[in-house]
Amino acid sequence: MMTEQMGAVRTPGRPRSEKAEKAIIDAAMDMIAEGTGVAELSIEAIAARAGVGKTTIYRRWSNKEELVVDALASLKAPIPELAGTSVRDDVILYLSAMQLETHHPRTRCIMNIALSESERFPHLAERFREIVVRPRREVLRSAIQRGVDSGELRADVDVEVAMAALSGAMMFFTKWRDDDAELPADLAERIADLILQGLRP
Amino acid sequence: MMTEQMGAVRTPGRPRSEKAEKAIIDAAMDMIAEGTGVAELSIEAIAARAGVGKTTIYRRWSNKEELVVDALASLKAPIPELAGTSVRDDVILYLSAMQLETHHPRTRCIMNIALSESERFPHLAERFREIVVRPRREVLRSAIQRGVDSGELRADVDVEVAMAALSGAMMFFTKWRDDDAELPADLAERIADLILQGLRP
DNA sequence: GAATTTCGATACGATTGAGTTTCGCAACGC
DNA sequence: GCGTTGCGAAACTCAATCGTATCGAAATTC
Repeated sequence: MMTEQMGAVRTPGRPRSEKAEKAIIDAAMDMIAEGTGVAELSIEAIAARAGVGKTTIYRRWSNKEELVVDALASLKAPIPELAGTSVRDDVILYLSAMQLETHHPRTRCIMNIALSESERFPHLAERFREIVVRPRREVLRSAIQRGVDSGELRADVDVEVAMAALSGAMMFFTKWRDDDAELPADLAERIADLILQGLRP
Repeated sequence: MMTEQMGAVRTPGRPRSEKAEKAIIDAAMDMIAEGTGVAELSIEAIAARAGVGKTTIYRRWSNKEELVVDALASLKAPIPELAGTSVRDDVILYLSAMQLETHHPRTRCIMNIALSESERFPHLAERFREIVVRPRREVLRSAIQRGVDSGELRADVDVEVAMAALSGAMMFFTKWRDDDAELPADLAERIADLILQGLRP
């Protein structure tokens, strides 16, 4: 979006600073990661934190939402590679990665935004789903599908519901708990075993 | 909190208007239900909408968070009574009620707040969990426990994880979908059947 | 009826942030 | 070197909202 077209005509004048752009996006992401909601996020604060002038921001984005959308696009959270040796191993790896991510402040807080502010900032939520949710979901879906194909799971398994149960259970524990108790160390295994139990032939 | 002590001395002067108090709380809840976040919620807007003066608000609550906490306390969402005839029936009834609630704007938006702004407004989230989450959770837990006791479910069922899988799966569908597709009409049944399958003896 | 308190309304100063403009300097093509 | 564009910094106007104060009217106790 902000990247220069390769074959474009070189415009005269000083080129835009890549560094400034990166600093702006980083500052915005950091503030979100610290718990600042999109609504409280002020351009002035972002500029101050990034060490740039407000002009430099307004020259690139016409409003806050566009900036945050671009910031989201810079999120390149690693997606776990699932080995495919067994459905159980894959699912456990997937759930563990999911659990780990909730400790990462950026991912966690941005997940909050996607969850809660999706009605107020629909573009933003859509972008987040596209970048973060969908690819992960595909990884999990294909792991389950492999199990169905290999006969490790029953052929009539309701894949969509199984995915929801697995991911939802982990989300429930990491985001919806009413106490601050430590999560059990083998949480991923327990979730996987409980749900997969019903899916085997 | 705001209610008069029964045996208290009658103070002289004009008594506080119950109607105004209700109007204020209603206005706040409505705005939240419309998608206004706690941060954007302004006392002035609440006063205007409730048709009261700002003084009337400040006389009762010293800040926004206290107001919203009290507003939450007024949430008396009905908790489904589970008949106890079978675990499957109970779980389906519970999940259906959960699904229904996400269509209710108040419940849905307040759930958003509890989910997302819990780090910024911890009191508020705690209150929400106390009023909404915990009672429901107990209802579901006892339904599952009944199943374990009656032998309908295995004795070694991991009740906490089972609850998370059931609630989490429904939450996943109602709040985390990446498309606007209609939810299947028999969603509650499908979730219940998939998960309970693994829990039977 | 007098004292007291709340009511809604309005005005007030202070603060915050948006978005624009101006400034002097830096970086680039020609 | 010259024109052009981007840079950070600062000043500016404009609007929203905060929390407080003040007003006359209304409601209630004594």
